[in-house]
Amino acid sequence: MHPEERRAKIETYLQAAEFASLEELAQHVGASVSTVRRDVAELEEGKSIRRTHGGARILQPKTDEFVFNVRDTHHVPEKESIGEACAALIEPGQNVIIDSGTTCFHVAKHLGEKVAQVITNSLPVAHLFSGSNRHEVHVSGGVIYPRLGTLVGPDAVATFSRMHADVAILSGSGIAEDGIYNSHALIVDIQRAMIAGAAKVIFCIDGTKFERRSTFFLCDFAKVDVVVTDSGAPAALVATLRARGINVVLAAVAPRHPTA
Amino acid sequence: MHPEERRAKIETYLQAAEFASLEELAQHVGASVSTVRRDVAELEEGKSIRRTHGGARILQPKTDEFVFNVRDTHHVPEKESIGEACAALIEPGQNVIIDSGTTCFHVAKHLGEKVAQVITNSLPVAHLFSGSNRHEVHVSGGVIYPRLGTLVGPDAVATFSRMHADVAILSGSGIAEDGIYNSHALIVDIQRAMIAGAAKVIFCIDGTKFERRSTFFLCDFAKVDVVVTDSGAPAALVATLRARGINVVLAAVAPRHPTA
DNA sequence: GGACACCTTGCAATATCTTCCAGGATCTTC
DNA sequence: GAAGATCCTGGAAGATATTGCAAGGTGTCC
Repeated sequence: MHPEERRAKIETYLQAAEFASLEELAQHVGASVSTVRRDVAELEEGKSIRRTHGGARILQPKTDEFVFNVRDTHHVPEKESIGEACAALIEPGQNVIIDSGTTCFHVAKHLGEKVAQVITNSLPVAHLFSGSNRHEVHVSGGVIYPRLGTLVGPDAVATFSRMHADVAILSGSGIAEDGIYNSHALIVDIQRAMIAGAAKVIFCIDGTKFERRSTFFLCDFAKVDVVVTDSGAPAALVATLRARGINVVLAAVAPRHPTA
Repeated sequence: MHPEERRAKIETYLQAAEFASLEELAQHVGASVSTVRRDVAELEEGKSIRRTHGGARILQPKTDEFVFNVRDTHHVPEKESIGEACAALIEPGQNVIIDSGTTCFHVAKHLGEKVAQVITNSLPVAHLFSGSNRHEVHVSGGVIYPRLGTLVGPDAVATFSRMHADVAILSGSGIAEDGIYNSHALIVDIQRAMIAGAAKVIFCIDGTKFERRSTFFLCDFAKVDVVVTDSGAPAALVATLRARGINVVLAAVAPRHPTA
C-alpha cells in the first residue's frame, strides 16, 4: 500500500466515522501506529482532518447538505427564503412527502397547518410535527444515518414505494443541465422512490449548488415540476431549466439578523 | 474512548436530554466522573454547555430543531433507578428492542455503548442514539402518536413482526396478578409484536403502577422473564411474581435533588 | 445548623506523543 | 542492470498528557 493510497483510505474512513483512534486506523489500513500517526500529521497540514489525543477527527464532513449539525449555519437566509417560497406552492389539504436535509427542514417549518398529512424519513422533520394534533405524520422505517438524522436502508425505500402523495419536496447537493445529483447513495434510492410516488415533484436547491455535480446522479428533469432556489442561482442554468418547462421559483433573500 | 470524541458525545447527549448528571454522563461515555467533570469544564469554555451543581445543562436549548421534550416530571428518581438497574441486566453486544415511554427512555440513557444495535419505535430514544457512530439504530415505520413521540400503526407492528432481538425492554401502565396492562390500544399491538420477536422480555414498571389495571390487557406472565421496579412496589405482588418464576429486580431509589 | 453531596486539588498509574534510529524499499544516476 | 542515495516504515526511550482516585474544602438542602 502506498502512502497516498493509505492516506486516502484514512480520510475516507474518517468521513464515515467522524472519529477514529490511531489504533483503529492502523488496523484499517494495515500499517503500524507510527505510520498512521505520520499520515494523520500530514493530512492535518491539508486541513481536512484534525489530530486529537489518541486519534483524529474529520474537520468538515464533506457532505454539508445532509449533515444535520445543529450548529450548521450555512446559507441559512437562503434556505429560509427557499423554505418560505416552497411552502407557498403547497395547496391546503395536500399530503406531502418531505425529504431529509436542512433545506427541506426549512420548508417544513413554513408549512404550518396547510398540510394535514406528512410523510418523511427525516427525524428533525418528524419531530417538528410531533407535538401537533393537526398533522398526521408518517415516519418511514429505516436505520438512522449517523449525524444526519435521516432514516435510510431498504425499509425506508420500501415505505415510500408503498405510498403516494400529492407533492414531494426534495433537495439535492448539486444541479446541472443534465439533472440533479446527490452525495449519498443510500439517500438517492429513497429519493427515487419518493419521486415515483408523488404526483408533483418540487426540488429545493440553493443557488450555491447550481452547476455542481455530486457523486451520484439522482434523476433528469423529466419528473421534476418545480425547482425552488434563491436569487443567487446562475441565470444561464435557470434559463435552461425554464426552457425545459420547469417552473423555477427564485426566492428573494431577505436580509436577516445574524443567527444569535 | 478519546477526549475529543467523548466531549462530542457528551454534547450530543445533552442536546437530547437537555440536562444530565455527571454520573449519567460518565455512564453514557464509559468514563469516570472525574474525567467527565473535566470534559464538562472544557466544554463550558466553548460556551456550548453550562455546568450546574450535580451535572450540566445545554446552553442554547436548541430553538426547535432537534430536541425531543422528555421532561417527564412523574417519579423521575424511581424511573432513573429503574433505568440504571435494567441497563445492568443487558449483556454487552446484545441487540435490544426498546419500547416507547419515559421509563424505557431512562433505560436507554443508561445503556451507553453496551449495545450496538437498537430497534425502537420511540422518537426520543431514536434521537438519543442518533448522534452516535457506534450504534445502529433501527426505527420502525409508523405514524407519530401526538405527544408521546411514539410511532404506531400497522407499519410499526409490521416492523417488529419482521425483526428479532436478544432482549426487549418494555413498560406498561399497570401490573396485577393476572398480567400487564397498557392504556393505548395501538401500542398494545406493537408491544405484542415486540414480545414475540425477543428472546428475553424485560418489563420496567415503577412501583406506583402495581396493583393497577389499565384499559387494555397486554399479556400474562408466560413470556415475561424479568420485571424491574423500585423499592416502592408492594411486597405481596412482588412475591406473587417471584413465585411464578419471574426475576423481579428492585432498584434502590437514590434520593436526588430536583433538577434545578 | 447539621448532614450530605458536590467540587477542587494533588498525585500516582497509564496511555499517548515526540524524537530518534535501524532496516528495508524505492528512486536516481550512470 | 547495478550502485548509491533517498525516503518510508516500524519500533524504542524519554517526555508529556490524560485518567481515576482520595483528601479536604464548599455549597446545598432539610
